[in-house]
Amino acid sequence: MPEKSHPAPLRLSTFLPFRLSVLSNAVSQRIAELYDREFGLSVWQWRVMAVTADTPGISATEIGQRTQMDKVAVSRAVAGLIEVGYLERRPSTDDARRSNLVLTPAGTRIYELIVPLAISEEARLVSALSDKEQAELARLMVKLATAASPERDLW
Amino acid sequence: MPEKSHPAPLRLSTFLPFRLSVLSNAVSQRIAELYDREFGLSVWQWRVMAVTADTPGISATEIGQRTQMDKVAVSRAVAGLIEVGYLERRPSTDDARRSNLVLTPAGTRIYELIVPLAISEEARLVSALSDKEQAELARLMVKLATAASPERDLW
DNA sequence: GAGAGATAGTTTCATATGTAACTAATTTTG
DNA sequence: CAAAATTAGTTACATATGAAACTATCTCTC
Repeated sequence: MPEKSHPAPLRLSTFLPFRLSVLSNAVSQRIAELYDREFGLSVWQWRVMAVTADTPGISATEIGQRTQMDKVAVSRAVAGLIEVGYLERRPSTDDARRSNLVLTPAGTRIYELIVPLAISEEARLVSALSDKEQAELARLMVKLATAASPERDLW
Repeated sequence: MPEKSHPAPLRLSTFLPFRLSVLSNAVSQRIAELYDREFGLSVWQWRVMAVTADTPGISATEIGQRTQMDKVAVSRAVAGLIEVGYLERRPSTDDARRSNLVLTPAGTRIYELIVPLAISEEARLVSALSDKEQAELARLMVKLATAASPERDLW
């Protein structure tokens, strides 16, 4: 008689997508405590501030490309940051549809408070790995990212 | 005169929490297409099915522990799966508060359709890495997970 | 064995998020 | 250069999510 079929077993705890998701959440949570609990910022607001600090005068669309956020998420994060006075919208002279976004002095202050905390928390995390391991992890992540999203560069 | 302070720069694209998040999303998306687009399941429903297939008669609380979902998310995923007829609730004889959850025959069929697809998609992804690299990645992820969540085992 | 807590799971409510539709400005095309 | 198609960004709506309150059951303590 035919045997009962034996599908390949799938153990969630060793399944890469699951492990990546759980790890990513655990890591993000650590960092989120710094900007969320202390300064009331969402992940998206934090990301918007980071790229705006890096590239003052950036447009919303460009923020979306650099942070992997869609335009609605960018729009909302920007609106929230303007509301609390951390971001300023300057109309672009050459294209009336877009604005040039910059951090306000208040936004810059907050940002400069968060950055060293975020960096040191990241350092604490990766200090579990040797320098060589850190480099290897980065390399493997790039390979995976390319396999997962061949159509576009993720970073 | 004092120089303008130079905070450590933070480039989002090299910041581990950001990179992990983007990578995790890209990977999850690939797999999600299999169960979401084809079968209308959410990530949580898929996770609940996976652990229930692995451990028939499991309780909602235990599902939460194994999948890192909170009890509300488990409750909702279970309710949805019961609604579409993939999961069955059996009252526990020794504790009237909990139920023993099992996949229905229909649920098992769907699950057994998804598993090989998920596994082969995962295989396709990690095939970008050599066996040695895969093992190394797993090792590094465990180290990071421990650093990020020392209080509890993530997997 | 009668509270006082603890636990399993659900419901409620407020907020977050994604999709699609929309407005306004710009670029392209014939 | 006028109409058509694109692009930047916002708004509206429907659904998803998280926190807290809630119900029912169980366990512990005296």
